[in-house]
Amino acid sequence: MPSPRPLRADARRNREALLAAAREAFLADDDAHVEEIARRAGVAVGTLYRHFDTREALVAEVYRQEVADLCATPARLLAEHAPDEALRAFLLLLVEHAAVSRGMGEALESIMATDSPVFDDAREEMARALDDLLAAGVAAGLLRDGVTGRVLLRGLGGICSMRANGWQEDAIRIATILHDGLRHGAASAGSHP
Amino acid sequence: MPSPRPLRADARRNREALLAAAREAFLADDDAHVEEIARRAGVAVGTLYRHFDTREALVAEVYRQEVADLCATPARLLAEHAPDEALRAFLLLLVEHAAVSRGMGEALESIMATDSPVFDDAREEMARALDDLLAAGVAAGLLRDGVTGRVLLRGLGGICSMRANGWQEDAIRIATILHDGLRHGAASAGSHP
DNA sequence: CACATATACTGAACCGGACTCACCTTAGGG
DNA sequence: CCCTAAGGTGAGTCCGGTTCAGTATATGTG
Repeated sequence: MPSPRPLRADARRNREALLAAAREAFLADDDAHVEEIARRAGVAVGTLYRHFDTREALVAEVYRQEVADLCATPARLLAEHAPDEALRAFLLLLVEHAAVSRGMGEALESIMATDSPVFDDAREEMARALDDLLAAGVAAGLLRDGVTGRVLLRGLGGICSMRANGWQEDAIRIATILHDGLRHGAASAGSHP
Repeated sequence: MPSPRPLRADARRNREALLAAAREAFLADDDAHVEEIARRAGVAVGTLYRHFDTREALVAEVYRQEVADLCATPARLLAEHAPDEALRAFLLLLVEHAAVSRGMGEALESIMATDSPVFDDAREEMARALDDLLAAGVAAGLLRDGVTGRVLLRGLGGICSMRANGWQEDAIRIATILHDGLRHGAASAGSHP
């Protein structure tokens, strides 16, 4: 039941306008108030709320595609690199994406460090992608065992939520440390917790 | 000029009451609204704001002592353990403290992952403490070089800001990974970035 | 084409929570 | 005692997200 009724023409138009306005507002990280987004879309707040249950839902929707792409990346990286290199690349990719816009950072943080049900799907998909990455690394004896995608997801949450002054540089450094930590104690070296 | 004028008796009493009420409210993590704290202290909001510029300042003050103790810990740990063990212990200690109360988590996060000027002192003190810890580890060839206290501070911010469901267990795991990451690539093993 | 009505839009109002300020109270020195 | 500056009060403001009664219109139908 994906289409109980196919959306009236004006409704579809407004929905698009809202998503576009939101995307734009989230990129230019002028504070993106709900009112402001509605105004930019040439629409009243009420309309925004007809289409999206909550501000958070709007964020989720705006970044849905991008997040989906992100979730598909590990598989692609695994096809081309050793699992540990794939992991490193993925971590840096996340930092980069978080840097692109405040909105994307918000989205990633909500996926990673909260329980907000709006992001349940994204969270699960992301955890699965990470699990694959980790499993491949473990199988190859390159990464330690016993770390779930969920744990790693939450570890990354910290990185994505950073907004302080020189955060990006620091985030990269931290991603590196996490990466090294996961390699440390790989099967070839022994030492399970 | 620490005491331009020594605070009137009732003022001092109220200040104490506010700190006590705040401490209590932050521990029982019932949402600790400013109004609620004032009420518990038997005082009006205005009075709260006479003593503390902002809610954040109140948080900072409540945890000032605790944070100071925390900042003193690395030195103590270094006196008793090898630097890498000291680091591990400190990371776990932080998780533990963040777990004690939402307020302490808030405080730690503000110290670590924001630029809020209210926490400038704490931040600097904490960074210095971490620098000592790191320097000792580097000198002993147990920890990698090139990581500043500030970077580590921010990495920990992620841990402290986690509030999702099974966060504590995950936080411990992540702390472990960070710890291993810092050991990996120590001087004895080479590999500077 | 008229019109019925489900669907959609509007925006003023509401709500929660941090913060302010014009006015009142009182501690405590002289 | 009493004067007055330090201190306290709490209704009110501000800010953002969210709601809902009232109004407009797209579209299927006769």
